[in-house]
Amino acid sequence: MNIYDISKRAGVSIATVSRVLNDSPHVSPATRQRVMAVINDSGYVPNAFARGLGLNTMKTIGLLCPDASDTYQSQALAYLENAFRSRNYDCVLSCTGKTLEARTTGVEQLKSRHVDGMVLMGSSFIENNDKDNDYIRQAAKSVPLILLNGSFACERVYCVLCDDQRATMEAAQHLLDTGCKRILYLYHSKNYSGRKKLAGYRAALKNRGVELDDELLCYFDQDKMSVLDVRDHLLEMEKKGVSFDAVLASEDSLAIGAMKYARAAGKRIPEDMSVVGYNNSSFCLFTEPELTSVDNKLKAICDHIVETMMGVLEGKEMPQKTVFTGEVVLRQSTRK
Amino acid sequence: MNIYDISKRAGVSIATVSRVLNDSPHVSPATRQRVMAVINDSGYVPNAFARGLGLNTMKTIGLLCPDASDTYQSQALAYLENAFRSRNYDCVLSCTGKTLEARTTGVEQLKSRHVDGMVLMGSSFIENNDKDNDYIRQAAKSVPLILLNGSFACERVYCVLCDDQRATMEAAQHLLDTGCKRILYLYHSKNYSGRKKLAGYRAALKNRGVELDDELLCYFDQDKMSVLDVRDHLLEMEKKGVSFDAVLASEDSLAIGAMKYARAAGKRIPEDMSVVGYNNSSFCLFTEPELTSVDNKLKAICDHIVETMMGVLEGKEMPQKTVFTGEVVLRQSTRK
DNA sequence: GGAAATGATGTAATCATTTACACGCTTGTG
DNA sequence: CACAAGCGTGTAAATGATTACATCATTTCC
Repeated sequence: MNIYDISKRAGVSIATVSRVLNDSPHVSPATRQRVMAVINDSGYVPNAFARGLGLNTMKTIGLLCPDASDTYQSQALAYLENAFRSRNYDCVLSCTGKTLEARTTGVEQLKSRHVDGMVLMGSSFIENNDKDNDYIRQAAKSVPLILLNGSFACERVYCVLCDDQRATMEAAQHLLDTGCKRILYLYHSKNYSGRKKLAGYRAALKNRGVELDDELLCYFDQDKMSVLDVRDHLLEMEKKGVSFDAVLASEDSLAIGAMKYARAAGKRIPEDMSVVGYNNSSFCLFTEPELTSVDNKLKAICDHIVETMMGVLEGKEMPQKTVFTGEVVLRQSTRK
Repeated sequence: MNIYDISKRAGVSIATVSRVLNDSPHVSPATRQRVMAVINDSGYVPNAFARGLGLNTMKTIGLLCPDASDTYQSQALAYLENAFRSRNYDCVLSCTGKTLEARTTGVEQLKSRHVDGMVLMGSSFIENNDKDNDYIRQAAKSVPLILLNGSFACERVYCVLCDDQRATMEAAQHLLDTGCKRILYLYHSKNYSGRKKLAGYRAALKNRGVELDDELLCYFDQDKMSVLDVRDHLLEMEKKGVSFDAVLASEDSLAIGAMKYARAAGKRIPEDMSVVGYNNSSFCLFTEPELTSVDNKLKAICDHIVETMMGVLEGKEMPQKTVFTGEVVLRQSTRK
């Protein structure tokens, strides 16, 4: 069942059927109705590949993320998918994992699929060694790219992000301003956004005249950052004699690990120790006490990404970089 | 840059280029090498739409889920996407929400995209009123469908699921066998899987000779089931004089709501009240005490879905329904 | 040495659309 | 009344691959 069958049944040419299908104004109402009737009762569905060939697009956006099961990324996926869908674009998912090689092939695959645009989630797509970013420059030549929470200057690459440095700084300052003296900083990423957050932590100390103690910087490897890993690591630190009265984490799950530690070590939150997370995930409400966390405006970022993509695809001039301001959401794990 | 350009540059016909691209054995090594060289230094990428038109497939699977931000569904998405990708299939995502209409159009859209197969996540895709399932029967005519945790008898519809009834029964029996007398049952779904779980709860009571008290069946509406909603609802029940010494939930987040309630009501877990969740989500470890939960073998289910899909696409005969057995993972929220 | 088999390559049909262009008919205008 | 404009429609040329079939050269076998 193809457009030719329909045209025969309706007694018109295939061009006319095509016009009806594409809502062209150059069809008389009577003809349109007749063709529509035939289409409806034949159950005909236009062939998407032929259409794609003719129009050179199948209205598809590629969504790349390291791990779709991660709370933050899956939230972003949901936002993006919905917004793109409402604009009649479908999304192809590519969960590439963390290795450079996998990301590169992920991007290549989507390119060979002729997607109209790509969204790269998380600054881990940008390598610290600039030479490794060639795959992005390469891809950007044939397709517009938007980075979620990443920063990269290149033609046809757009960036939408949260000012993680400022948000982290405010979180740390809030801890200092509520009487905390020694803030343990838990982080898990050394890429763009990870560096910005760390810089925010440092800036806060500087602003409040507190000296940085390197002992308080606590890095966790991607595959060694479960709540239990964190708990155990902090217990270890305590044993070693490192003292702290607050924890600031670059991600909520790390903060929850810190809360686990507090329970194990018999410390009360926030009386003996304050805790602040990052991302303001849904499970900030799961814990007891509820977790103070940084809302980094994911919804707004996603909405703006979709806007930007649509603009670019329509050939409009769009801002290369848009920055949103995060916000510390105060809950029970920090003092007043 | 198309196949014709390549053929000219390499001094061969387009058929030969196509053969090289498709790893056909009917090409001499010398020619293959020459063509590959041209392809590599021209940066040529075959046009996916033309290819799709010729082969009548773009190796794409449609993944439908109500909400990609849900922990369970995003976990499934990640498993499925990875397994399909490793078999050279891309996944198109469609988060349809909960209304029948949205699901119907979601399925239609993917059908019109000519996906090779579709995976429908969650039994909420199956309506209790059978007439509303016509959209599934319709879609199954043109594309193989696999239901994750759903059950539906229809040609070209395959089902892969966990025996939720049995798993729930075992969870409830464990509660009864460890001294609990009155188990509050929290649930949020009345579709297939929801009914099975409830039946499991009932069966457990029957097996242990405990009479069912309807007061202990506690339903939560989809948009009124946050941890705080649950906590408040249980506080309310306590005020009304409903007594219980255990909570069995049809989903982990409901169980966490019950733990919130325990904290608010000053009850100790598991001494005063046991709690069991369902899905064995990653955040079962986040809570204090850690949450006993039912592992419903999502990974195995997803792997089997992908196997089944591949078999079907290769024209093999595949089992219509495969059932896995869940397992109660004992942690600290239940007694020994 | 000639028939047959094999192997590499090219020719051209096919896939199902979109769309530029052409054509004829009606209507409006000077 | 002639001519232009516009509208509805059809014809046919793209779009860029795959692949059945034909062709030609080479080897194999009797």
